[in-house]
Amino acid sequence: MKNEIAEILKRSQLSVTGSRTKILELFQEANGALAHADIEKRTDDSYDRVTIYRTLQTFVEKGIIHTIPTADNSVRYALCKDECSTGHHHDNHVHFICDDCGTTYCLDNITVPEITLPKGFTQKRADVIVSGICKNCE
Amino acid sequence: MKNEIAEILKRSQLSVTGSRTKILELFQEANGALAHADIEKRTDDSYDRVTIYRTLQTFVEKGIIHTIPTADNSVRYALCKDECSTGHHHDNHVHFICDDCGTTYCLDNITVPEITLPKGFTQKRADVIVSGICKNCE
DNA sequence: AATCACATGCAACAATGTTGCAAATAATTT
DNA sequence: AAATTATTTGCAACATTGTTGCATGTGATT
Ligand SMILES: [Mn+2]
Ligand SMILES: [Mn+2]
Ligand SMILES: [Zn+2]
Ligand SMILES: [Zn+2]
Repeated sequence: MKNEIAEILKRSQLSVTGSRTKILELFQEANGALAHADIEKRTDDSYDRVTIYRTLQTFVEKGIIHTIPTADNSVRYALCKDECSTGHHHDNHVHFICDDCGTTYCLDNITVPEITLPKGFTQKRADVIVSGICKNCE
Repeated sequence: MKNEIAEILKRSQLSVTGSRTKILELFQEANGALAHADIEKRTDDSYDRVTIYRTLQTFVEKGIIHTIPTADNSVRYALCKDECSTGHHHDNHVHFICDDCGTTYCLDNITVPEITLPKGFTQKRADVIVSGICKNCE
């Protein structure tokens, strides 16, 4: 919904612009995570590379999307489901990356387990990335 | 030990060369993981950028080092402790990255927990990356 | 010592990401 | 509704990171 997207942007004190609306739309209709390159393709080069970089950065800062580390170190992004806000992310769910089709899933129902760290170490964030074959590729 | 390093290389059916020996040495004396840039610095530009890339690739393939995904998506490498071999890694331990000093630790004693995946998903690999403050920076 | 297989360095390129700045657009005020 | 202000965008230029082909050099094998 167009209005819903505008709401999200306003809530984060961002002005409602064409590129931001379009990119948020893409995330909402995507079933998995998106990389910078995916967005470039799906926007048909309507927006400058730099604008996409800056939009993604802004969205991460504002808690609208979160980054997903990957084994091959390519940056991916997905919508935050919980109530994330500026500087405070709460996306403590497991991520799954399919070795076959490359789709990155947010397994929102599977929370990352507690890890007991050695003495002297303090945890701030924890990421769990599982890779293998997804339900569509088996 | 120089001889030990030569042994590792021969066991992996790699010829013993200057760059490989030096880079393996660096990993052995490093307490944490190393990025490509770290190696470039510590070799004082004695070897070509490309050689370092190819050496790291080869070491990963042969099961001498393993990659570590990071939240900021910069590639890091660390020595494999277990008996990893060509195409078969068994480094199922947790990794810790210090937000302050940037050191990446292999927490060899902490194994990654079992994750129960949704129906249809098959696990091949799992990475756990914890970040926060390390024992030296607290 | 000669041969062979492999590793290296160089050059050239591709991909990815960053920065400064002027022009364009959105939000706010009058 | 028009003017003002604040923010966003596109462009150019640059930096960093990673890849490939090929000639040369070095290590391993005979
Ligand atoms: Mn997610
Ligand atoms: Mn490790
Ligand atoms: Zn798949
Ligand atoms: Zn530290």
